[in-house]
Amino acid sequence: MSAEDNLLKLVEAEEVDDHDYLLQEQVGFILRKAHQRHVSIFAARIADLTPPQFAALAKLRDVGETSQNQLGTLIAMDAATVKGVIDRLKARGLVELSRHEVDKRRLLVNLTPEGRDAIERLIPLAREITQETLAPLSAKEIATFMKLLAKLA
Amino acid sequence: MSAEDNLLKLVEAEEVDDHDYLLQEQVGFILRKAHQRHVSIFAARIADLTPPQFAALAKLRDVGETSQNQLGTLIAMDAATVKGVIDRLKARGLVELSRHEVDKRRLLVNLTPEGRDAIERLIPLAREITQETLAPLSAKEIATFMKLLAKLA
DNA sequence: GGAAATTCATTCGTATGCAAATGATATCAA
DNA sequence: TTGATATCATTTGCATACGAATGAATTTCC
Repeated sequence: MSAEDNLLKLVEAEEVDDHDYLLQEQVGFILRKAHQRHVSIFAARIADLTPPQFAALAKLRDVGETSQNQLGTLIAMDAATVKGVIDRLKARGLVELSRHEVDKRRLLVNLTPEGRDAIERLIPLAREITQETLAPLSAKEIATFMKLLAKLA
Repeated sequence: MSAEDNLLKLVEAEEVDDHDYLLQEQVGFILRKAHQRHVSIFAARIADLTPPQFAALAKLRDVGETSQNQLGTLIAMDAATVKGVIDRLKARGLVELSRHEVDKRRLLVNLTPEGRDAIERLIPLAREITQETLAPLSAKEIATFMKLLAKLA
């Protein structure tokens, strides 16, 4: 019985023998491995920045100055995580921080000129990373996969 | 410039303006979000074990006693990561460790009776986690998605 | 206006995840 | 047989990732 058959059986009958539970067929396990592979491809092409750090710079390039919390929402990081990422980018001079004049709770984050240079320089590499990650799929499969993956995320 | 113009340009010239780089459309970013969502669903159903810990127990159930390194290979964890996971499972009495009699480098890992009870009890919940993670997709979409995801992982 | 609730940010603790260095053991090859 | 290699495990350091608790500032609502 194939993995797809098991999945169909699971969905349709909502019952299978416990002996049929195979870790390597579970979506969570495969998602984790696919993510690991992507991170590895990313690191091979962009050694001096992590994917979350790149995401922060790329999003700041899109939206301009924003609060740390808002940035976290945009790149799907909770407050504690985004703080660490921004701290490290600040330490490297790629972003600068300032207080919101009206709402003194907010910490505004913006690209420095060095940060803008960096993200502009890295975007072509990021395109290659996306391509290499998707390389096992045909163009048609890529379109299908991205549509379905977006539904899950 | 319209979206169709961009598409034409992309297809014909294989070159796009850097302004067209959108983080939220990149496979790595969406993979990370899909994985986050799965972990969140997992945590809601299985509060006392993480996905990597569950993976270790589930794989030990499949293959029986193995070395720590071999287990790491089977569940896609490097040696440093698997050590931490096994240490925590050992501290909770779910696995037991012993030295390989012949090859004294190897650290054998096995389920304790408590560990076996735990994984048997959790597998039905794990099925529900898989179902809930895939719930946004139809049965046919699930089959397609799993096939393509496996190619990427 | 003022108390309650909300929002923004920080800190702490725990758990992956991986690169690199190290030590112990085992295997290979001259 | 022994010296070079390879394998297994551990440790350290760094970087996410998130729950929970805390404090400061703002907004809501009576």
